[in-house]
Amino acid sequence: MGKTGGDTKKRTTVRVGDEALRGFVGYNVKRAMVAFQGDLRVVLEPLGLRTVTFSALTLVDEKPGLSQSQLAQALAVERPNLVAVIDELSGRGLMTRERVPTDRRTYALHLTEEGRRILVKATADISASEEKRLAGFTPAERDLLVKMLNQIERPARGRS
Amino acid sequence: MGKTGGDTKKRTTVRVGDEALRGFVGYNVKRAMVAFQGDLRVVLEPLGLRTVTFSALTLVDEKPGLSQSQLAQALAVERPNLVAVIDELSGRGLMTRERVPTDRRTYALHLTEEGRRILVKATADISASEEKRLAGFTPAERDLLVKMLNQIERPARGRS
DNA sequence: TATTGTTATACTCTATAACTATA
DNA sequence: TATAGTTATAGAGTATAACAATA
Repeated sequence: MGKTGGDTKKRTTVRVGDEALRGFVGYNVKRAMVAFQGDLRVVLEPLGLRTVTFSALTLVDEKPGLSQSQLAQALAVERPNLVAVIDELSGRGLMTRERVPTDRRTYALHLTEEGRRILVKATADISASEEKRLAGFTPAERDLLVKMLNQIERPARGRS
Repeated sequence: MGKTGGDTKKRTTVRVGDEALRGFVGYNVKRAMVAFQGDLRVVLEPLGLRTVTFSALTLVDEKPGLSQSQLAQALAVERPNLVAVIDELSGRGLMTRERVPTDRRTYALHLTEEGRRILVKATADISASEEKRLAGFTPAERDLLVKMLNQIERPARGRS
């Protein structure tokens, strides 16, 4: 019983680190992503939003009237997986599905007032969260980071 | 069909982009991560490896004899989820589980010769893949990128 | 009583085939 | 025939509870 007290823990287990993987740039990218992902979850959960529902709200707000197929493509998710997302958002009254008269197969997506309100709140909260996460960065460093990340997505076309 | 004005192509479906999300640094981090993830999948699949099995091989090679609990913690996965990983690797003869005499609850993990061989191959292939992905970066830029990513993980402690 | 490895389970995310209604 | 939205389903990845063996 004498193991309690101010001492942290019994810690017989030696802590093993991930240094062996840090040499891969992609691993460091992933770990940074996990950090942002955690922040995002914390911020969105009180609003009843997930990453994908927030992203959907953002894109529909940016391009009102777009179709589910267009939204799915922009979000890089398969169309079937978007159905539940739209169901959820329209079910909560944050988004509307309106039939398009010229092509009755498609639905035009729009935000409701409530949807726009919650999007504004979520956007502000996420920005504040990123601000904290990137507190050690100057604006120039932040821009450089984003530029590098974007360059990673479309690598320099090697000739030959 | 010619109901749309100004659009020369048949393209009734207007492509929608993700510009509205590019303002978030975390989004750009995620997209870069997805790019690396795709590269990794392409490289590891021919070797019959997944990200987690490759990572396990790497860490066991770095710290031979470590336990499953230690490995799970280093990989940031829950212990139950590691069982199938070790089963897979030991089943393929890439890793061994040896009982530890001093604590018969734990298994000491070691790579087999074949495990070490496939790890060397995988490591080389991943490095080559990253080399292509980062072809536009100077070594200094690469270092700066990693430094920034690491700084993101442990943000500057704001004095409240 | 606590810990290691394990089983069972569940929930999310993602991917594919096939159906319907419209075109 | 082709497309938009949908349904059903299956595979990963990830999380927790509980159990047997051992400490």
